Amino acid sequence: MISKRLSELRKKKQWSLQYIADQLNIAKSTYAGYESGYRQPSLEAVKELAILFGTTTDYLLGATDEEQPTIELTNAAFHMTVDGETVTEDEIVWLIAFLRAKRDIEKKK
Amino acid sequence: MISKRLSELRKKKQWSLQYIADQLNIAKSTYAGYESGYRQPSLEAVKELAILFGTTTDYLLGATDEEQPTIELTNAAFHMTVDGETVTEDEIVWLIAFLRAKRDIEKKK
DNA sequence: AAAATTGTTCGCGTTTCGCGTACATCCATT
DNA sequence: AATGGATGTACGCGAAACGCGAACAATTTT
Repeated sequence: MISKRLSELRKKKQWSLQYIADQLNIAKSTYAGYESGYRQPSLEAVKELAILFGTTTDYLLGATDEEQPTIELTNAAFHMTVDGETVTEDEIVWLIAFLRAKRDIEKKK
Repeated sequence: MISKRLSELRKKKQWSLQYIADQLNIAKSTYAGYESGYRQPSLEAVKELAILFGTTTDYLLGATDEEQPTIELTNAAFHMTVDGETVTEDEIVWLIAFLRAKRDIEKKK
C-alpha cells in the first residue's frame, strides 16, 4: 500500500529517488526499497515522508483514500502557509476574489 | 512518541494490555513493548491501532501534535475547493503568484 | 558518443521484531 | 491474612527485516 502511494506521489512531483533520499538522509537504495515494497520505512520515515509530500500518514498507510480532506477555502478554518509565511484571513479573501474573477474570465472565452 | 500516545489512550479507555493484544492478534509482551518504547509496531499494526482507538495514524505517530495541520500551499498535494469547485493545480500556481505579487506590493508601502 | 543522472536489484552485516517465559504487583474473594 | 487470577514489566532467543554500498540497466543531458 505505502509503496504504491509513495511511487504515485513522487511521480506526480517529478522528484528523483536521490532527491527524496537526500531529504530524509537515507540511501537511495533504501528509499527505492520503500517504493518497490522490498522494505518498509520506519515510523519516523513515514512521518517525514508525509511532511515532504504534503500529505498525511493516514494516506501513506492507506488508512484513508484521501490525500487530504477536501477543504472549502471560503470556510477556511485551517492553517496555511506560502513561502513559509502564514496566509492571513485577509489574504484568503483576496485569493478567493482573484480566483472567482479569473474563473469568470475563463468562462467567457 | 507513539509509545506515549498508546499508553495515554489505553489508560483513558481503561483497557488491559491483554485486551489490545487479543484484538491485534499479537502477544501481550509484544504490545507491552510498544508502550514501553522497547519495540516499534509495524506499519500495519499502527493502522490497526488507530482504528481500534478511534483515532488517526497521524495522531499516534505524532505527526499532528499541533491542533491544526499547517499546509504549505507551494507544496500542496491536497484537495481544496472554492464555491464547491475543485481548485486545480494550475489555479494554485496562479494563486501563489498572485499572493507573492500582492505581498511584494504591501512591503513597499 | 560520452558522461551524467536515474532507477533496480542483491548480498552482507546489523538491528530489531515477536514470542515465550519468568516474575512482581494489584485486587477480589474467602 | 491467604489464595488465586488477572495485570504489568523485563529479558533471552531465533527469525525477520532493516539500511547500506555496489553493480548494473535505462534514461537523459551534454
